[in-house]
Amino acid sequence: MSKTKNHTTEEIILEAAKKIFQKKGLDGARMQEIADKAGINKSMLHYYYRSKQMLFEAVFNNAFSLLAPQLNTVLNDDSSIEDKIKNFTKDYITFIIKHPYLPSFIIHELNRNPEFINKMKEQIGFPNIDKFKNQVALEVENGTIKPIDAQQLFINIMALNIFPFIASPLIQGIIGLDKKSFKQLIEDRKTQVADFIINAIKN
Amino acid sequence: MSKTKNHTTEEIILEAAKKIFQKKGLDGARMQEIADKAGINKSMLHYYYRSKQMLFEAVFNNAFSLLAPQLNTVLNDDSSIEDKIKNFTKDYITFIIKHPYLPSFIIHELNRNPEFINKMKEQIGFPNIDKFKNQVALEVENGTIKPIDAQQLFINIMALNIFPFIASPLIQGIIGLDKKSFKQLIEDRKTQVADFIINAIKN
DNA sequence: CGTTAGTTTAACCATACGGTTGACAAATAT
DNA sequence: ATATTTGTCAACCGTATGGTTAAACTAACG
Repeated sequence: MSKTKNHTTEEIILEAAKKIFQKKGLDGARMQEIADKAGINKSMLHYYYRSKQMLFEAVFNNAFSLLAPQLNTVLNDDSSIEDKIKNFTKDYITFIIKHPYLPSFIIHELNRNPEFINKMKEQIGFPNIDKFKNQVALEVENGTIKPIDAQQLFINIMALNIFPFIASPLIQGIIGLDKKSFKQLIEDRKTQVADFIINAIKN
Repeated sequence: MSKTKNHTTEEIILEAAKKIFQKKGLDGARMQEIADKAGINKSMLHYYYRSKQMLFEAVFNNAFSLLAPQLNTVLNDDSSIEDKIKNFTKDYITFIIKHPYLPSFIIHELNRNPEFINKMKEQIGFPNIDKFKNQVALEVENGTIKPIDAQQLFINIMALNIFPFIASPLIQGIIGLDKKSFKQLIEDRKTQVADFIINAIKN
């Protein structure tokens, strides 16, 4: 926060905290563990971030600001609904493969602390559904897609894309797949999910 | 486990533990808090369940044995795919309204402890996808539904039904709904989700 | 080369937490 | 009636945990 290069330590801490918090959650994470992962003394965590809660919030904001733009491609982009669905599905899955703990982290912590979302709303870039609502209404009117509520459609798009990552242990257990086959299944979804949604709504 | 009426205390503890664990997770829950909610001394928890871990596992098994039969209606029922989807969607949403913390609880703890699923697999009634696979293959062959992989279809059904409950704070934040409107939105899904899926796969 | 401001560490501290113990009451068996 | 087992509690224990402190180190600058 102060001068020139706050790189190094402060960022190393954030990076280590990200890994630990996203894997173990606020409650499961230990300050000592974060310090160890960062290869520094525990006092440094407090020196740069004051408290566990504040360090956590830094991580959470950081994570949310990665996720939000992804959702905004569905909500605010200028392409047609069909293109949006195709692009989002492909991009989001690619994105999440790089950040596997991110969605379950955000969703779990939001469940434990629902008022968090209010703080997020203030920030610029927070996903807003208004434009998408208009677009759906328009495309329903001119007959490109079947009548559907924009909110429900948005939930469905999120659900089909995000859920498999959040529930992967459960899914792998039930379907009986090893890591590799599951990875392939997810890879297939890059196109399958889009087709599924488009079949569901196209006229 | 021992004699006749192990009601009262042992069950009171389980009930209290359920509430606390499902709301706060294994890491976030405190033994004292569970004891307080049960209105008894903390020693009783250890007297009946030995350790926090074991009490937690009792709660987890209990929760999972509620969820499993729900999933089995999709997998093992004798009705057509279309009927299964309609029934599951309606029943599952009704079910979850009664147990709102259940899906996020199971999914979060399974993420923190993926090997848990292996213990679950041993238990009778653990969901198995084999029958469903055959059924989908058959209905694809005779042309009732479009070609689709049974695994992907199963994931999609779960995703569309379960996700809205897991991610409800996020969804409510983005869509900008109060509790009441969100409840209505969920109510609408009892039929909308089934229609959506059937549109997507029906020939 | 001494001063100063920022950075890092080891040693501490207070408390919270899971778990144990021993005394005692209530129920059950003899 | 009395011994024995089972259930319940208050007090206690050892350790883990988030957080603090004071001293040492480093680098910039006069």
